[in-house]
Parts: sequence; C-alpha cells; structure tokens
Amino acid sequence: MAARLPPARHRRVARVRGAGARRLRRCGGGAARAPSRRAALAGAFVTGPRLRYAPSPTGDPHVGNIRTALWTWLHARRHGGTFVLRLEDTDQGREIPGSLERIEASLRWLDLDWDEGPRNGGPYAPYVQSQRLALYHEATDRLLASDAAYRCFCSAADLEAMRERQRAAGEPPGYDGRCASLLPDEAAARAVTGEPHVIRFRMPRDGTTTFTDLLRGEITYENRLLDDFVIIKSDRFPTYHLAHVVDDHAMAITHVTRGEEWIPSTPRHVRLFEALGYPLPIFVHTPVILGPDGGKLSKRHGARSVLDFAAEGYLPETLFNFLAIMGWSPDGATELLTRDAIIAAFDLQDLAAHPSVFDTQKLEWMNGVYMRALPEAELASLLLDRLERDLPPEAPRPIDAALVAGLVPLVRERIKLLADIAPLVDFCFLPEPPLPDQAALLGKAYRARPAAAADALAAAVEALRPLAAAWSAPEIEAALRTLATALAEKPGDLFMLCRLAVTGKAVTPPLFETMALLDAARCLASLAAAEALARSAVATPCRGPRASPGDRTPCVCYVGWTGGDSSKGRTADSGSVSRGSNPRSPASLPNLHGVPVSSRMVKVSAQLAPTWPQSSPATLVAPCPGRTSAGRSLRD
RNA sequence: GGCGCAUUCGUCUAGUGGCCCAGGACACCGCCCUCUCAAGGCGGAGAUCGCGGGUUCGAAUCCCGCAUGCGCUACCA
Repeated sequence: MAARLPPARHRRVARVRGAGARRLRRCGGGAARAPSRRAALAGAFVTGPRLRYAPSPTGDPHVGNIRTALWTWLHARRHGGTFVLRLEDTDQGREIPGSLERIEASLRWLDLDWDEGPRNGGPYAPYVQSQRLALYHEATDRLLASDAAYRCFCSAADLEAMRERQRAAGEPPGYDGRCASLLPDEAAARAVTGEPHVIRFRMPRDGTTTFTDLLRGEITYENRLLDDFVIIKSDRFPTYHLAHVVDDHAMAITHVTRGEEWIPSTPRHVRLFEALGYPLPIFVHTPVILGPDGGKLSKRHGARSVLDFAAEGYLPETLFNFLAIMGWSPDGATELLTRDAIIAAFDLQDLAAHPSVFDTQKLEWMNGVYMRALPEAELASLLLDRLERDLPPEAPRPIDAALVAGLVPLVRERIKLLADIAPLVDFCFLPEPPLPDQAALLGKAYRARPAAAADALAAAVEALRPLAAAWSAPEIEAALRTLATALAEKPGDLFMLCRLAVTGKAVTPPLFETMALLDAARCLASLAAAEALARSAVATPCRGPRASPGDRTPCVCYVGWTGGDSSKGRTADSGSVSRGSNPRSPASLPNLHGVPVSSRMVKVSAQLAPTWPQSSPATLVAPCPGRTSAGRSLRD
C-alpha cells in the first residue's frame, strides 16, 4: 500500500533531463492509455517537483479551478516534474456521479496529461481518497496517542447552540474546546460503545502560526483565533484538512497549489504537518477568476466550465493560451504563445496574486486568431463536424464535405467560434434556397423602386445564365459589374440585391466566391425567385380608400407617421410599415382604411410601443391614395 | 463582527527606487482597403499607478494608516 512506500523526496537519484525527460513527459494522461512509463519509473530515479491537481467530484471543473490545474501542470512540465491527479471525495454527500469522467475529459480536452491518477495508477496508489481511509485513521491514531487530537462528542445541536451563544455575546465563533479536557481513556471507552463522535485537532492556544505563500510571502495568524477543528467526521471519513495533509505528504507532493480561499485554513494544515512530523510543502494560493461585473464567475456570465467552452466552439489551444496568461505574463508583451513556449517560460513564482476578470471578448479574439492559424484541412474537418450537429434537420446529411472545404477560405476570417459557422453558411446546405422577406430584399436602395430591383434581378439571371458552363467567381463578378454599369446601378446596390437573393442574408461570405461554390442553376433559380418577390411589390395595386370602416379588402398600403420623436435616431416617418411584410406591424393595420384616423392611430401606436417613437401620438398623414407603389409612404 | 488576501487604462497585464508625465493586448473611436460582414494596415483616445501620510536627492515600486473588493469564520471542499 502507498503508505509503505518511502517518500520520493528521500530518495537519492539522478535528475532526468533532455530527450529522455521529454519522452517521459508524453506518457500517461488519458484513462484509456496504459499507465505511464514515467509513473512506472518514478520510484527509480525521478526527483523533479511533484504537483497535484486534487479536485473533488462535485461536477464539472470551472475555469478558475482548471486554470489552477493548468498552471500546476505547466510547472510540473517546465521543471521536469510529475503531475498527479487525485480525487478528493471525502464528502460523500456532495459527490456527483460521473464527475471523475468529466474532470478527466476537461483535462484531456486541454491536453493536460497526468502521470499518476485514479485510473492509470502510480507508485502512490490509490489516488482516490475514499480508498485511503486506513491512512487517515493511522495518522489520527498517532495524533490521538500524542494527545495532539481528541474525541469530541458534541452533537450538531450542541454546536449550533454554542455558536448562537457566541454570536449573541459578540465572541468570535469557533469550537470552545469543551471536549478537549475529556480523559482520553474515558473518551476511548465511550467511542468503543459506538457513541457518535468526531476527532478534533488540538490547536495551540496562544502564539502565532506563520507560513510562506509563494506568491504573497509570509502570512501570520494568531493561534487564539483558530479553534480545534475536526479532522475525522462522525462517519469516520477525514475532513479535507487531514486528508490533504496526509496525502500530500504520502504522495511526496512538493508544491500545494489551490485556490486562495484556502489561505485562512493553511495555519491549521501547517500545525497538522508539524504534529505528524511532516516537512512543509511549498504553498501556492492562486487568485480567483471574477465575472465581468466583478463578482464571482457564474452561469449568468455564460460558460464557466471548460466543457462549456468546448461546446461553444472554442479551440482547446485558445483556452490553454488564454487561461495561462490570465494572471501570468512571460514578458509583458507577448500574449500569443505556443504550448511549448508557455512551458518553457512558465514558473509558479511569477503568477499574479490578484484576481482577474474573465474577459470573454478577448477570449473570442484569441479564438479567432487560433482559428485563422489552423491548417485549412483541419479547420474544414472541425467545421464539418460542427455543421453536422448545428444545421437544421432539413439540411440533407451527410453534409457536403467538399462544399465545406470550399467555404473554409471564405469563412475563416469571419468566425470567432466554431459555433458561428452554421448561421453564416446555412443557406448553402438548405434544400430550398431561402428568400428574405420583401422589405429586406428591397432594402434601402430599392425600397422606393421595386420595379428597378425586379428588372435588375431579371437582368442578372440573363447575364449569368451563359456562365453556367464556366461558373467561377471572376466570371460572375465580371458579369455583374458589367451589368451594374449597363443598368447605371451602383455596383454595391446590385451586389447586395443579389446577395440577398442568393443567400437570404445581408451578411455573408464574399458573394462571387460563394455563388461559385454553389450550383449555378440553384443561384439562377434564387435570383428568379427574388425577382418575382420584388415584382410583387410593384404589381399589387392598392384599391384606394375604403368605402367604409367594414371594408377589409386586402391591399398593400404604406402608411407614414408623423409626430413621433427621433430620440432613438429614427425619424417618425422613416419607418414605413407595409402590411404583411413587416413583422412589427400590428394585425389591425389592414383595417386602418376608412377608420377615423386619429383615434385609430393612438391605438396602433400603443401596439407598436416597443419599436415605435412614442413621445407624441402619431397621426396618419393622409388616407391611402388610390394607387401607391411599394415603399412610398403616404405623405409622398 | 473578527481574521486574512488583494488594489496600474473599461478589461487582461508590464513594471521589484531614476530608462515611466507608465509599455503591450482586448474592447472603443477615426482613416485606409472593400460586393456585405469580417480579417488586415495605419492612427487616436484611454491610468493624477485606490486614498492619505511618511522614507528618499528621487516612489507605481519601500513603510504606516485608511478605503474598497473578495475570501474564511461547517462533522463542505
């Protein structure tokens, strides 16, 4: 058993360096892999620092936690040391099944391999605290024997009452030591009868306890403020305090890395190490990661576990780099570094001691950088996987890999997350080319002249049809530029019209290249469909003013508004509303005709409240004219 | 309440007594490029180094006090 192995630091051995060390470094890690060679060899000649990541199985590790793991791993790798994974499952009640798997998955995603751990074993196995109970009991027996610890029979109710009294009296809360003076033999006898009890560590009453934190220097606590804390719970499991001290010593851990919330209990650990006759490890308390509001990072702030980031489409390389430099800097200027560069420059000693706010925008930027740096084929395969998952079911599977490959150069500088890909290029994969709604299709440029848009679209079809045999981006571009000139349209306007027609969106990858990737017939069909849509805006006549309030003959009629404000940068009459084409237009709009305008308008205005100028009641400027072309407001 | 830790542009950071009237990055703004959006290039704005004392010829850097934030104050970790 692990307890019988002598601590590694007592062995006299040669340092492992160079290629040998590097080779060893690559071993271990995944649970699926065989136990690492490094672990097998550890007993023989490894002396580098030994560090551990010791999470408790209470769910997915969050970024703060995993960043400490990352730093710990980096230090081990930088100094040719050993990285150990240990599961701290001493609180049975809080255990969440499957946590070990999630923890391992998180580490593996970041490619943080561990030399010793629960599944791959190692010279100090087992690496699960619930399997090491005998060790803690053994240590406790020693403590009991030397009177450094004692049994406490106080019930939870007793303790609560005690705390209540202390609160009321304004005293510092803490165990008052009422069982401290029980005779050990009597206490032992009571324990034998099965009387429930815990075991407490006897802290010195006066004096101070000082320890050194690698990042902050000496920290001193007054002993009288520290109470006799529990080391063995009534279920015979150890508390964190005892388990950590026993295990970190038994596993020959040289650097204890953990969150800064542990600073206040470190004097207890120090006293425990001493009482057990163990040398002190180096304590490194890492700062916390804050949310954008300066508070603790939480679900409200978006992803907080690394696995969440993976799901959102961040690259592991990005998180690795980002987490490494949040709170650590190699030189104050370099922020983009390879794994190897980070390993080469890293040292726990250089960590910041202050908390940092998680800057998602910077993370996104960095992910974009890594994404653009990825070899095309690699990005293509990542995007293909992503599309398989994210594209709506209508998109036929399997997703066209060749098409994805063709899209990569067009999209790589337009996405920051893998998850950005589907909304950007979904139109390429849908069986039916999507059409925008009429207002979007016409846009600002053609709103007032849908006929021109329809004509342009028709001309585009004709101009492109002959190219179908030699369908390429330069050809398409040349044809459309020529067309724009011929029609005396601004090229940008024409291109946007085509973009909307072909993709259904105003924001897309470059038009000509995208069209070239798509089937020519499909593009022509889209353009033709768009032409019809534009034409319908021209063709539908308005039947004029309604004869009576009850007349609900359908028509396309644009209404203009005045009297609103422009506080939101929008003049009151700039937002023409067409029935059926503007999702914000209220259902009652078709009924406007012939209805007393002023009262009706107030009602409509109220219904549009969230999106419409509200400071003053709007009024309909004029009744619907006998005939109005789309896009023209009534005041025209 | 007590104890502890932290405190440089909005954010991440460089800085360990003179090279700093504070450097880099993200974000922001402007210009260029441009078929949209990006990406890219160039430029700009942005920090009295939390505040107040002190030490020193000289302080972001050392000391003291205060303030603020966070943490701990469990038979949780």
